[in-house]
Amino acid sequence: MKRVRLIDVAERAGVSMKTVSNVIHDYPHVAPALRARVQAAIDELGYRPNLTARRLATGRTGMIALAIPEIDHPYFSELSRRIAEEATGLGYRVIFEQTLSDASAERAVLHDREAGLVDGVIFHPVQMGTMEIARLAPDVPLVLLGEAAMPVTTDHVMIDNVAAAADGVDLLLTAGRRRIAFLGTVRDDITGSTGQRLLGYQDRLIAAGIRPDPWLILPVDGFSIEDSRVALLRAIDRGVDFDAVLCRDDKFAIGALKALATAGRSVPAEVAVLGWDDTHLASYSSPALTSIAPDKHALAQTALGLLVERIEGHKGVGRHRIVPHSISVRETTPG
Amino acid sequence: MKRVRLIDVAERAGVSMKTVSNVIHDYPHVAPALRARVQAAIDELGYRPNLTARRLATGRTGMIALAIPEIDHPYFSELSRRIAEEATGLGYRVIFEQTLSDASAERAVLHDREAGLVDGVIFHPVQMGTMEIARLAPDVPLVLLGEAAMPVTTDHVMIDNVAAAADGVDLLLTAGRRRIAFLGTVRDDITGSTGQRLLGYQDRLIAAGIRPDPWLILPVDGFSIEDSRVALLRAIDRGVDFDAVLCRDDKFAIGALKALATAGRSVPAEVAVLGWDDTHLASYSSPALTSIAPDKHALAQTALGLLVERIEGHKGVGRHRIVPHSISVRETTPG
DNA sequence: GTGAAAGCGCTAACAC
DNA sequence: GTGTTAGCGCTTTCAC
Repeated sequence: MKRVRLIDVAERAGVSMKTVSNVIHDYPHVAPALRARVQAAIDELGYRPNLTARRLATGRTGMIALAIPEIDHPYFSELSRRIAEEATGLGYRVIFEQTLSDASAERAVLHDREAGLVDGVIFHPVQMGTMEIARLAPDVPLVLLGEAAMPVTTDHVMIDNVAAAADGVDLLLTAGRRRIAFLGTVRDDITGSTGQRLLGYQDRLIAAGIRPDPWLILPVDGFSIEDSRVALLRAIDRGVDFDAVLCRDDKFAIGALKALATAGRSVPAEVAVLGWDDTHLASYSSPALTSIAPDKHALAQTALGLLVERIEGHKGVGRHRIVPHSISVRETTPG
Repeated sequence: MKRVRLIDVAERAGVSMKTVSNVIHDYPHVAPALRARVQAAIDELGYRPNLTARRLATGRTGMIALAIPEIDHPYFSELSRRIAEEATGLGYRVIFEQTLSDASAERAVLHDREAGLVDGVIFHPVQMGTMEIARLAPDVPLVLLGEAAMPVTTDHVMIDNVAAAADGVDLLLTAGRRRIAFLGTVRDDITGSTGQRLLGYQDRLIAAGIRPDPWLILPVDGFSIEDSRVALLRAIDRGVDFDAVLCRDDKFAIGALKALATAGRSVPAEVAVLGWDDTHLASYSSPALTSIAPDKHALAQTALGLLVERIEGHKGVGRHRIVPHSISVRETTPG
């Protein structure tokens, strides 16, 4: 059974393609009787416009690509949801590109993968840096997320990681904690967001008159919960003395919670724990995690807003937007 | 700056479009010198084929739609990742359609949303039932996931929920538990997977000579962790006596864990807890959750396999596939 | 207000 | 081996 085409409807209704097209697009100046006749033909034939053909003709695909490291990472899945909802509201659909933090997959995103397929792309790079992205700048509108790369030429949205980390430290300081550990320097990841967070952490400590203790900066050998659990356990075994731990993300915080439970340290009485990203994990854990919360909604909205402006023809240098953050206080920090 | 087209490359290289096309598609019979010349032109001009145009010409979009209730639900995000990876391996890209369990959004999936846009769709319905889907059967290849609907006419993949629930009960029985509660009958959701799971639960109990106690079937007023926490707490307050709880999904199990912690019941010593879906939540919780594990990889692979067969022209009645399940034993069930 | 026809950029017969 | 050309299905001037 062949798909029914616009012309089939036109023949059935005894009109031209243009008229059918007018009806489909609710073009106002169509005689009511004609409109009804055409609509009847559409219904009888079960006609559905071929979106691919429409695209070729209009040059607008109505799709955007969202390229993120992993769909099933809580932060990215939550952000994706926001972006998908926002995109739907703006009349776009989103196609997912999972890079798995692989350099060549990331390059492919900017290279040929999306040619003529999408109107624009929102990309959260991990491997690719500022320089490389600037060089490969694609022919299609692009908005960058995250801290890994921020070429001046490209639109970019993020939270102020330095300030957010400082706010986290503040919260802990206010609660009377003085020996605040930072859990989460993964080797080779200092350039990205972790570096920014570490910076904010150190700044605020110094501002409070506390000299950052290098022993309190705890490296982790990977990105998993288990890695973070082991890292904190090892620190405890080494006798590192701390009364709070600011974690690079919620996963690390969950690992920290596990380690503290094993070590018999009570949370938050003996040790306060602060997560980052405010993912579902934070509310699901027990005790529920206090977490630094990027405004994901604002992130999605801002990114899409910039992208749509580009799609609609905005030219000019990259715009760099900072969206708000807050702290979702739950049970792992003292009341 | 206008996009460069195939014909631009052809002119630059002084050949016909066909030759350029041959080079792009690695058609073997092209004189090496010519090939080099064309390739040079492609590189110089930075030519990228317009995928939309290619689609119109070939009739193949190379995309599939994945329609699920929520991208950021752990089960669906993990399944999505598997499906996205599998699809990539097969040369398809995936576009996401989030239904939010909304009936009209679900109908739209089968209706006009995907016309000519994708080669096929994988759809996990929640609201739409067997009859309605059978009636709206779309013009595009379709594979259904989940238990909400399974029209004979449509391909369908799921796990054997009845058997999986029975296996879960078995595990608990073997551990010596006799008063096993079932947490998770949400009102109006009896028709879906919860109903199947409840069935398997009751069957196995009866087979073991235990009469299912209606008091042990605990209703929950929603789908959130908080709902499940409250539900279990309420049961405890009512004095319901149980030594194990089989939960409808991991989220409910997390809620149960919170309730048990509040009530001071130790897990698994006093109460064993069994989750369902084996999502990341299960390994992230403390204690780590034992969970019934659908083989998500097999689910993704099977669904995509069936879909691709349909796309490639397979006709005939719906095929209904059961994929394996297992139980990931962690800390919430006795050793 | 409605119709005819020229594209959109690429593919694939079919010639040469 | 390489070039010509007729579509793919829709949109959109531009006449009528």
